[in-house]
Amino acid sequence: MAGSPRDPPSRQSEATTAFSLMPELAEVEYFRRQWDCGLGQKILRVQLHARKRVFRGSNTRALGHDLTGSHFLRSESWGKQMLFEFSGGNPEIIGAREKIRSWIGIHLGMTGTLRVEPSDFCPEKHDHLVLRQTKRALVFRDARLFGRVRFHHGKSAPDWWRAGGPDIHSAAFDRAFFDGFLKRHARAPIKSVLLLQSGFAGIGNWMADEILWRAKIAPLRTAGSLSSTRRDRLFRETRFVAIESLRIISPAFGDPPRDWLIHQKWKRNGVCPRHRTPLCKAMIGGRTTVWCPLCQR
DNA sequence: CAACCTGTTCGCCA
DNA sequence: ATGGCGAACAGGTT
Repeated sequence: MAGSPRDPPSRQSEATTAFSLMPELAEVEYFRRQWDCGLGQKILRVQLHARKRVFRGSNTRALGHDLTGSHFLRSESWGKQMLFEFSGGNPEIIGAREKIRSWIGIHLGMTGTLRVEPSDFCPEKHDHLVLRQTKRALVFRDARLFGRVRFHHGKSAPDWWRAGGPDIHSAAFDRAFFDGFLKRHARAPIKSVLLLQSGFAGIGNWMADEILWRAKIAPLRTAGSLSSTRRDRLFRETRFVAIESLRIISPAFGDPPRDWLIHQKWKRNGVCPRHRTPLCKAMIGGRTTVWCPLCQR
């Protein structure tokens, strides 16, 4: 498991439990960068498992046709979404309109990964998309098929890109937006609201619990019940966890700091990192939620 | 071996 | 019309 070149680095908490990989904000950014070594290079061949669920709603024929012969130009991520841009591709299209581009959008779902393999790489069962270049293969793997690959061909980025809320680490994610979003979902548990990608782009299950623990807010409290003081804390800790995760995890899949809640979350008998109180566990918003009953109110 | 886990979408309901 | 919620999806892991 750990150490295989085709798996991302595995994390190991100080106990025996390795916690599973769930691509959230910083992990997505880490995976996006894995394909950077292929930037500027030509795509010689495209291999894909056209009937797999990850391609739902996408024209796989057009994807294969238009990416073949194109150059990988750039990529960006937004929340848990990634966008990869390629030059027009097939010669006849380039000749017609040189500004036409091809784009693929990738969402990693729960088990998706992006990685690079040598040029003699042979795709396995779960390697649903492989972009072959002269010196390497860019690979998308997803065992559970909750991920998604979208395709777009045109002069500008597709409509489905940037359809959601602002980046948490951007100026657009301000108190006015934050307060408005909480007000709009006033009757839902705050844990559920933190998982809504239209307001908290990139926040997933572990980040949401980490944020609530730091802000000392119980996950079942409704968004509308939070005082201005509590919203201050929540806003600040949301930004802190997002920015710190990006700083620590994205470059090399680093471990979050030892005193973060996530290290306790997957243990059978996890305790609050502040005062070692046993943590509570429950299903909130359809997700396993862990919190400290002492400091989170 | 069957239940479990998980992010997003979809349909239903208030 | 809008938002909250549970089911469905898939398959490796327990």
